[in-house]
Amino acid sequence: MNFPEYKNLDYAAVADEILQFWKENRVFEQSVEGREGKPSFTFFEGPPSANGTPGIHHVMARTIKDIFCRYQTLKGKQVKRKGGWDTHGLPIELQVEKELGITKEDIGTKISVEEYNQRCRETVMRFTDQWNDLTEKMGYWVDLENPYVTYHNEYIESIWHLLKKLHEKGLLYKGYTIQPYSPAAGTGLSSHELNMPGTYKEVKDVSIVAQFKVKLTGKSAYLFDAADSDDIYILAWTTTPWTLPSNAALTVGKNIDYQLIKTFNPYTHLPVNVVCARDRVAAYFPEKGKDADFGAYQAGDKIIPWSVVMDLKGEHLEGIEYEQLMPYVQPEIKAFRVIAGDFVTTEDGTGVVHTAPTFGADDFRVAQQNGIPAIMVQDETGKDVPLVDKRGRFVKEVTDFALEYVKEQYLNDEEKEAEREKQGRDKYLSVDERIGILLKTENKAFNVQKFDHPYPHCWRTDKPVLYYPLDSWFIRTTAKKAELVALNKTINWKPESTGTGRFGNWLENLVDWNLSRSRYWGTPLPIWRSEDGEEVCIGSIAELKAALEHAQKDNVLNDEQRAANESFLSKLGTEALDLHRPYVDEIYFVSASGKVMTRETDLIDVWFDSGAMPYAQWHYPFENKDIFQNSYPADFISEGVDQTRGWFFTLHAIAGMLFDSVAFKNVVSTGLVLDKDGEKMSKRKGNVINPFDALGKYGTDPIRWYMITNSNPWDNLRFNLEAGVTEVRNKFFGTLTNTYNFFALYANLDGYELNEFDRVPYEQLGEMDRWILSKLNSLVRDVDGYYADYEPTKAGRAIQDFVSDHLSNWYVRLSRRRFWKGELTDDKRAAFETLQECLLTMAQLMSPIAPFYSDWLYRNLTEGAREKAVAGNTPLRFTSVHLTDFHPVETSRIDLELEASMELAQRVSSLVHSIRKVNKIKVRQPLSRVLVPVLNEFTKQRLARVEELIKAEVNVKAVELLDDTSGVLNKKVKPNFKALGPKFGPKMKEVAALIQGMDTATIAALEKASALELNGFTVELSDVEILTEDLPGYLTAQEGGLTVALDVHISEELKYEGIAREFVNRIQNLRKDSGFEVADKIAISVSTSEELIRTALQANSEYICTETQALSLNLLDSLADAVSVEMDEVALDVKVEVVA
RNA sequence: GGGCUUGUAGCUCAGGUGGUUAGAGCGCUACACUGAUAAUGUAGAGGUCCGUGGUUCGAGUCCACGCAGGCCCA
Repeated sequence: MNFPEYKNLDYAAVADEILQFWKENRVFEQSVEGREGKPSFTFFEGPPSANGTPGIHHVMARTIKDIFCRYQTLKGKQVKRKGGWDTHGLPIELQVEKELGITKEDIGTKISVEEYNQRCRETVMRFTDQWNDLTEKMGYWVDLENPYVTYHNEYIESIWHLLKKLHEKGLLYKGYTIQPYSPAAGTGLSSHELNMPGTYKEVKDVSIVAQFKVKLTGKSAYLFDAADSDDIYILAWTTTPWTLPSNAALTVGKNIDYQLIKTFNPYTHLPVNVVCARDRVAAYFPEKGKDADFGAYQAGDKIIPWSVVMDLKGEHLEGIEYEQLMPYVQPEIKAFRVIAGDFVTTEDGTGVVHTAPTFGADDFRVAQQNGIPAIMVQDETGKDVPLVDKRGRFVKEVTDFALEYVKEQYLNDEEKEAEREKQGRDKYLSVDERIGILLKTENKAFNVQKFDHPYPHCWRTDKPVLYYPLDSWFIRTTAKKAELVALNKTINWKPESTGTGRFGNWLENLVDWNLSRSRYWGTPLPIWRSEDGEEVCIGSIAELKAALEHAQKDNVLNDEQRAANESFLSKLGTEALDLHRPYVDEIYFVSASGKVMTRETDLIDVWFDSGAMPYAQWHYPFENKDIFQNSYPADFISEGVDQTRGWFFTLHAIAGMLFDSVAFKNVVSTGLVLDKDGEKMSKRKGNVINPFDALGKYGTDPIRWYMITNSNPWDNLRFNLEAGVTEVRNKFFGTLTNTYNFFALYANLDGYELNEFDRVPYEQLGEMDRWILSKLNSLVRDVDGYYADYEPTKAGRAIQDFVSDHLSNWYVRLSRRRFWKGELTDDKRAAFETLQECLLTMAQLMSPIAPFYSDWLYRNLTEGAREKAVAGNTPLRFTSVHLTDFHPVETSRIDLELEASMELAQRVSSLVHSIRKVNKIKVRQPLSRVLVPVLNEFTKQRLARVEELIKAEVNVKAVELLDDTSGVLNKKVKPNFKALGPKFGPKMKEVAALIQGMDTATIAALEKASALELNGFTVELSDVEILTEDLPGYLTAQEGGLTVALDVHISEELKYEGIAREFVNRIQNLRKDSGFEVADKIAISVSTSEELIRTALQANSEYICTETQALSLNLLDSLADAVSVEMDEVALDVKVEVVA
């Protein structure tokens, strides 16, 4: 048997079998090695973290990656794909802490950093086995033998090299970020600590609406004009008045509506014009004062008149400059202007946010984006520090409040009493309160009142937390913003909106990359500093060694430091070397000026680890320089859309900053996998799908196919395992397997073998074969384009439409007879060859998506021809579809005319079936003719070409094409709105009515003249669509401009033939039920008294015998051992025997 | 609160540049076909194209404002 036949195919078993075959024959390795010397296609694997178990969404994500790597391999590229593991970071630390029952506080006390990191190292690769297992079972081809691992010394060394290069370019610097800070405890707080219960307490603070005086410039002149005044102010609200001396900008919302309001200051009673968000006016301006008499106002009146001078948008305020509110310290760079920010609301305050870059995270970010400096002073060592020191006191430059605590709670009772005396008051007044008083007297406060709100407190000291600038290391990404934006425009994003929108906006609003992490398990920052700020960045192990050796020579280090250095030196070049903490912390250098240098204790952001993988995976530049150069940048990467600001960004940033290049040319960002109700999968909800169970139950290929064809990769997938995968399995895989089985059954019966050198020439093929080959080549062209364009969903859908609609349901259904009738003639051989080519091409086209099944199909179809193919070095020599070359598109075989003809045949057939159905005339009953009106020569020729097919398909004796000359056609006309619209515009309805009212004569006139005057409108032939109406006297059906009329008169002869066909059907069923072989010859005996049937059978006995492979048909009066057979209300006695 | 994204039949999804009667598959109902049969055909039921305004002779499609879900960020 040339072609194995199957019943009840188990797709999971197919996957197992093919996986085994791949392993035994190193098919993956062959697919890479076999392309040696060919152009390379580079794929970067985003490393998963092996400290968690894989989920079904990983099957989705990795299927996408796999598809394009396999496709490019088919296209002749060499696709190396190195696997990798992400091994550093907080999730691992948290897991270790959970298992040990400790917190971060305990590190260094209950457990040493050394032990802690050892535990992390053990934990991190815990589920590697499960991951490797899934990788195999889901058919994902990636090199797991030599993966990169981010905690390895070589990997870290490459990262250090990159950091050194950034440092050399001045792009790595020490700055600060605004973080929660407890002056009382003298420590920063993590977001975790801030989220502890009881941290937020309701407190009463002084809130101030300050008046910022607008300067008269070109940008603000319109306000001065509108108010006809020099006193224009912007109102901004704060609940932390102590930050007002640090004010550097005012932030407004671009789209927020503001109003300029004329009124009097309630404290100084001076006339003022103030800007406030329209939605907040009611909060500060009582309705009673609206448009009151300004002239009558007396200082101290309860009701203060006010009126709206003008409305304006936030964007009209941008760029307006104002006078510094509390001018203690002036920045070197220009500040004090209005900027726009997306965090401004009108829920409280004035819709204008007082912005102090040193004391608010939003403030800091928006200031940086707008080039607004922070208000700082220099301390005694020359370092820039904010106006509040680390103990929570104003610096001396803030003269009015020098060295005072900014929060009352930081003073103890004695200090408070001392302050009270100094102030000379009965009661201590806080800094906030006195700032309020000061501003009131200076006409700088519009509203001062106590305000209740929740405020975070330090969990250790119970004192208020400040948002405060703390040291951090940064990569100066903002310096390269323009380059990064420009480079991004060269990247092909799928979908495009992720690149232009999500990623593009992120780049537009870029802030410097905060690299610092105060943790333990990660890549250490390779920077050493002396107390004087001398600093060195180490870029390799060799540099580290040189610096160590240099340090040992001097007499600067103490004995302990020297011993630590010695210990590290002894490990260099040995297995014991470890570039992690705590070992690198115990390295001491000596600076050029002879000072001790210690390492900055920070670790770097793990995202730098993964963003460095293009270089570090090859230990570049210390090894593999050539490999790196040949595989950079990547042609293709893919990860979840949630990685936009993660991996996608870090890859892009490092490449752009250090290599003036993109890191990847094409990127597919994938959506989430949700459950069937669109809910996120989570362990808590219990709707998580175990990937191993799913693959085992349904098989890898149906699952992959379902995931890809159901929705675009970038849309979220509602994963309906049961219904969805079952449908794919039955409809697509079932149909394809059936088609293969059909082929195998008859090919085996005829002993058909494919001879790659002796095929029936294309020129001799019939219409059906040429048609499916045309369709096939059109499909190959489309699918090739879809894969090349990273559109796997379109590719999969095109393939399955071809298989079910064209190949199975039309080509095979209509060609069945050719496969089982008679000897192995050229026509039959052509049928086998055509079908085999279609199936083979399917195997190849679908192989990127369904790698196991497609290989199974390919091997079934070609295994018998392998030996000859290997000897002759023909295309089928490959043992796996994944080693083959992509089917070239044979454009000369794409015959669009033929495709159009066939489509007409399908439509006509469908209409005839529909008429038969409505009138309850079985398809087995032959009819004399079908009439098809055709209004143009094209359609006529196209239909003529497929006349025979239509006749056979709908069982009629003739297809008659009726054109104008027949004189029986009634025409009607429909307006073509698309053509009429631009011509007549508003008159359209009128014209359309005229057209619909045209009578037959007018239509004829229009056809003749090709243009006509209708009530003054010139209507051309192309402005209308001419259709035919029903033919009187026939049963008709219409669809999309096509009309079909069926002659349902059944002559005696047709009646007999119909009966004969019914009879043939019954005999075939009998053969089947009796278990006869397909090739068995039979003898038929019939007994019936029904004259009609007797006549019908006699008249068609030859036909009956041919169809049923009967050698004889005997009509008897009575019959023993007969079976009773129902034929349309009549019963016959029938006996069927095998005779040969 | 901001950015991006999705919303079309019970379910999953198609619907270049606006064109008047919005489609497919699954599911449901009925009938048929079949020497491929867990398949297929025909017919039927099933729609506020998320909502409200606007532009237009004409809007599922374009614009504005909302609503709901999702992701990321604050």
